[in-house]
Amino acid sequence: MQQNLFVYNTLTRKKELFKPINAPHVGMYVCGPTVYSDVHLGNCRTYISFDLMFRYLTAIGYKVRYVRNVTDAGHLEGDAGDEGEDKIAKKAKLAQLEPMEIVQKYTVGFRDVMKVLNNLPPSIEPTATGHIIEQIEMVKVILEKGYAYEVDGTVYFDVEKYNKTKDYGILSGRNLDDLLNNTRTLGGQEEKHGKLDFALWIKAKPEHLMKWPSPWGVGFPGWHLECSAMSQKYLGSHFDIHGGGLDLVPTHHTNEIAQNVACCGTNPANYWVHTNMLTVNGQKMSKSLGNSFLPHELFSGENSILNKGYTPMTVRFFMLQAHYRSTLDFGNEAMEASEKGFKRLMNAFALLTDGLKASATTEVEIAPLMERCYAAMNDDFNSPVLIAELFEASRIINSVYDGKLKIDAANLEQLTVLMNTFVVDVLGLQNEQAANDDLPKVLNFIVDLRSGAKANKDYATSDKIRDGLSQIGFQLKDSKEGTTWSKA
RNA sequence: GGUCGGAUGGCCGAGUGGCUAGGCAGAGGUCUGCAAAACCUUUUACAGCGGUUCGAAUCCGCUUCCGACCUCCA
Repeated sequence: MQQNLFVYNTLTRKKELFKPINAPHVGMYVCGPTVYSDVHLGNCRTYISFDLMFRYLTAIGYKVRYVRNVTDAGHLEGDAGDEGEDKIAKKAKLAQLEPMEIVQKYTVGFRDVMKVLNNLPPSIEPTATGHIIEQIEMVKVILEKGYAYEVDGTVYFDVEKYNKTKDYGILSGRNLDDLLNNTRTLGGQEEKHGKLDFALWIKAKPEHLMKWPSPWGVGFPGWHLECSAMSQKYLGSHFDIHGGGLDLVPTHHTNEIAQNVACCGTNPANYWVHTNMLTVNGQKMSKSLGNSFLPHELFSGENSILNKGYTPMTVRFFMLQAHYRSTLDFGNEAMEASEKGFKRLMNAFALLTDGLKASATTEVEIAPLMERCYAAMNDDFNSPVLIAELFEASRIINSVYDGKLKIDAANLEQLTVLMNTFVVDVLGLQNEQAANDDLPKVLNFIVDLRSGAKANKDYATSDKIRDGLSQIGFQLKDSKEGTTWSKA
């Protein structure tokens, strides 16, 4: 925990030294998915980015409570007025299913994808439907403090009143006049006092499936409310990090801050962290644009955009090769480059794990490399620079393995610590070898047969074995010490 | 239209006043029966035009192009 970590804060638009409110404890809240359809790859990028932060904070000694919600109610379809319809309820009607069936299906799907991408589970994963009471209580407080008003069973947040004493645009950097002048006029908003006002609680129509009783009648919570209520419940009214996708800044997080300030008098988080978008041909990947594709399509290659499938770890590595605040453009060429790079890194790691020979003397010092790895991550979680350093480590490992470089036991030990810390713990990368215990024995036997053929200069046979294994997906490497194999 | 952000070599992608980012691809070499892998060497760059500076990809201004948000979105 002796690291000086700098984090880019959207509030100040600067990198700031990270100082937890109550070290070594860190509270981190990340806006999770709305579970009304499959997560797409862009969503995955965001959660991989926050997983990286969670892992690094933990690796440098912090005790992190990582809260990531699942929004299973209240998320509006269409505009923010009462014309909107609950996304989950809408899908349920179409599919002739109970809303909670939809929620269950996509929650399970989301968790499965998170797991294959090797994202650690958050400490707490609260749901909106599980916190209706907390949300109603928050609406009551905001009403009491005078920042909200009720119209016919729906409660709205009064943005213009709030902005008289507070700064509504503190996060987005926009001032209220600009917002008022540039907001498009939408229908169905007659009952709102101001056009920026948003719903805290929404009156349910009779046919609405997901609804709860409240002091204002039967209804359901507004979209932004659950994050305010749940972050407060599990992290307190003032915690360290609040994160989400960059597209949440102007509306969701702006409203969230307003709700918390109105309710508790304080901006809930010291550091607001936002991840950038995944693009396809330069355009944001999104459900509404129709250019999104699903994780399993990427893994299997079953999408017209894709030349082939890529393993989950290749996808993770691809995303970590870009900084979280840059847009990342998806492409087949880039994916293939990452696939090969990832393999190179993991091959070196495997050589290290299998055991390298230590010498009495050393020609390399690992300590400076270790420092550079920490420095990269301390600079706002700069994983691409970290990965560049890990390729330097790989070069050292390969050279030692080839007998071209000497390393002593102390430095070898440090190199092992470095690779384990950064590849496994921080980046969350893991080998994807087929988990079949018999396979290595069979392969070793075949390799042995081939070595016999080679010794007899029966190259026709030895090449046939090598080419055959290559087609199945195993690569043979001949060297003076003998032949080794690896999964291609 | 308003607000904000971006433009880096064949591709992806770091960097931010002077020192090689890195990966993939390309070229040459070492090794090998031949390969592959690995190692060594190496080509291609900072959108355009001005300005500040001893020195700018990096700072400032303008131009062009692209994107995000303003409406549900990670």
